[in-house]
Amino acid sequence: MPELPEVETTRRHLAAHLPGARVVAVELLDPRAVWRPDPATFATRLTGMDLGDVRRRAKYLVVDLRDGDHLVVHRRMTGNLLLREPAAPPDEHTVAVLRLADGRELRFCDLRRFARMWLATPAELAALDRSLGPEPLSPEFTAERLASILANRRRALKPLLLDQRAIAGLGNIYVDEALFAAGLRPTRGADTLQPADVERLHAAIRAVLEQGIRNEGTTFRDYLGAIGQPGRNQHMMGVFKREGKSCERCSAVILKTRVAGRGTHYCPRCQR
DNA sequence: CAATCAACCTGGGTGC
DNA sequence: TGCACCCAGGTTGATT
Repeated sequence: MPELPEVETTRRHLAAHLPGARVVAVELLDPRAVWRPDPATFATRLTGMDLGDVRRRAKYLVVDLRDGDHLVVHRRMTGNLLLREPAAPPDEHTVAVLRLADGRELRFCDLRRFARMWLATPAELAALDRSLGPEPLSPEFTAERLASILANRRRALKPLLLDQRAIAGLGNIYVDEALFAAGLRPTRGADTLQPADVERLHAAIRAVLEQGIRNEGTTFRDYLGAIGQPGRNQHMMGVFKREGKSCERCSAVILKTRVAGRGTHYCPRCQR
């Protein structure tokens, strides 16, 4: 689920309501939700901790801690972070709970149990940052930068755009949508794009991500924002999950294939 | 360097 | 109804 727009939607809510809160208890209903250190140490170190700014890098959510370290969360496929008021009814698939001093709870819920949270030192966070490509909504992500990422790569566009080392934050939904918006076939070799193609792809990547944020994310099944709200972006899809339906732009039938092991949707007429 | 696949998990949908 | 099977928004590591 959570690609850049979904993590950013959650971040914005948490950034407005979490800083200054103090953790008074950590409940690990499923200890697999903690990557490192070990679950018991994780709980001990977070208990009594004051929470600071909430930031995002790619699909990672980062909560700064008073002691200078960071709580990092990656939600993988179905993870959600819910900030609940005191005495709120239970949430399904809760794997961990941070109980806050004012009675609120930050709940980590995850149907498939792939999601992880962990503690990171500033050096570890810096290493994570270095392992990731540019933020597609940052000023440094220019069309020229995208051109250099695509240059001399014989890889198909789809797996390249999904590669977090190349560009960070895109996932299966937004890659399919960006390629549709740019009129480019997912199997097109990255090094075959003309300058005008690169310009269109650059604009399309930013546009689909910004639209996703505006609509508070895409919810097909499991994604929920920090107060449990589903997104609205699923109604804006050009191709994703629209196989068999007609293209809004040219009326051709949308196809679904498999590219790089991922379900891939595209319009055979307007994507070349 | 690139492509493929298995693994990690649970649950929903489909076809028999 | 039951059951086998396929699929799913992500990432990592082994293999070819």
